[in-house]
Amino acid sequence: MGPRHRLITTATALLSEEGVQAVTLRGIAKAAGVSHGAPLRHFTCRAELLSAVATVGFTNLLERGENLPESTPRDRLVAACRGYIDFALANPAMFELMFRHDLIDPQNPGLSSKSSAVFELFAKLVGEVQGEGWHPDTDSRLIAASLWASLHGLAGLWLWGGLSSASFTPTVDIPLAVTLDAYLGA
Amino acid sequence: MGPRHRLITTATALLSEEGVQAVTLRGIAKAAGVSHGAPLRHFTCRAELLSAVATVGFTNLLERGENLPESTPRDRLVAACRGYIDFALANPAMFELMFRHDLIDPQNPGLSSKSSAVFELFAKLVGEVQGEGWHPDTDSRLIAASLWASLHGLAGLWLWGGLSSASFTPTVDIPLAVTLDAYLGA
DNA sequence: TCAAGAAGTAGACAGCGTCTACCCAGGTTT
DNA sequence: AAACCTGGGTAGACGCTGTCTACTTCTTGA
Repeated sequence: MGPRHRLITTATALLSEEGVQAVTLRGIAKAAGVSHGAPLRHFTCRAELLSAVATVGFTNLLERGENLPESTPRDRLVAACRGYIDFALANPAMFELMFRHDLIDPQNPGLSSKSSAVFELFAKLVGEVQGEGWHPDTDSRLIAASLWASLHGLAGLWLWGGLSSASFTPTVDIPLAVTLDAYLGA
Repeated sequence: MGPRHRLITTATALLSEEGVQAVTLRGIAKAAGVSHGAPLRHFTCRAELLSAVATVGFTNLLERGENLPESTPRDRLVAACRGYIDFALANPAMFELMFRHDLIDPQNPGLSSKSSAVFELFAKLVGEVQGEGWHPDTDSRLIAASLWASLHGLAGLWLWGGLSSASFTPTVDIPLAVTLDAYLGA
C-alpha cells in the first residue's frame, strides 16, 4: 500500500469519525503521521484527495447495489432504494462529501465513472421492473432519475434534520414507505 | 435601515452574484464598505449572519407558496411543487446556503420558524387535496414530507449536475413530471 | 558509483473567523 | 457644564486553512 493509498484510507477513517469539517489537508497529514505539506506530493490539491475519498464512497454504494439478494425485479429495486437510504444514514459524513461540489472535483475521472455507474445500475434495476409491465413506455433512465432524486432528497433532509425534528415520524422508514408506495404502488 | 439590516442585504446580493464561497465575513464587510471586524459588532459569529441571510431565502420561498393562483387544491399543490423547483433553480446559491448546516445555525429562532412555516404550508396544501379523496387516511405531514423530499432531491441533484449531465433529459421539468405523476397520478 | 526520482520536511504566503483594545460621536445623567 | 455610557467602527493580532517553494533524504536502476 503506497503512501497515496494510505492517505486515502486515513482520510476516509478521519471523515467517518470526525465529519466533513475535519478532513483538511493538515488534519489528514497529522492523522497519517506526516508533515503538513506531504499530501500535496501525491495529490495536486485538496479536492483531488477528497475526490478519491468520495470515490471510495461511490464504490461502496455500488457494491451494495451489486450484491442485492436474489428476488423479483420489483423487490430488488425496493431493496436497492432502502440500501441507498441505509448507506446515507450509516455514513452521513461520506454521503455529504459525495455531493459537496465545493470539496470535490466532479470532473475527476474515477469519481464520475463510479457515480455514473451507480446511476446506470439503478436504471438497470428500474428497467427490469419495467419488463414486468410497470410503466413500460417510459425511459428507464428518466424513472431512475426521479426515483433516485426522491431517495436522495429523503436522505438529505433526514440528515439535515428537517424531517426528524417534526414529531410525526420517528424513523425514515415511514416517509420512505410513502415514497416507494407512490412510485411502485401498494 | 440600520447597519445590521444593511449587512444582511449586502450579503444576500453577494451570495446571489458570487455564490456560497464568496459570503465570507471579510468579503461581506468589504462589499458593505466597512472594516473586516465590523460585522461582528452586529452578529455574534458568521453563522448568525448567514442564518439571517438564509431566513430571507425561506421567507421568499414562503411568499411563493402563499401567493399561489386560485385553482383546485390539486393544481395549487402542483403549482407549489413547481414553485419549489423554480426557486431552487432561480436562486441556486441561496438554495444551497439554506441547507448547509455547517454555514448556518439550524437552532436560529428566525430561521427555524420560517423553515417550519414552509413545511406547514406545504402540509396544508397536501391536506386540502386529501379533502378531495386523495389518500384520505394518511397523515398529511407524512405525505408532505415525502413529496417535499422528492422535490428537494430533484432540485439538489439537478443543481449538482448528476441529472443534466446525462443526456436523457434537457430540463428538470421532465423528471419533475414523472415525480408529480407518481404521487398525484396521471 | 552515480544520477534520478520518489517521498518527506520546513518555511512562507494570503485568506479566513474570531478576539481584543482602542476610538469617536450622541445622548443621558448628575 | 461636565461626566458618562453606548452604538458603531477601526486596526492588529492569533491560529487555522490551502498552496507554493526550496531543501533534504532514501531508494533504485544504469
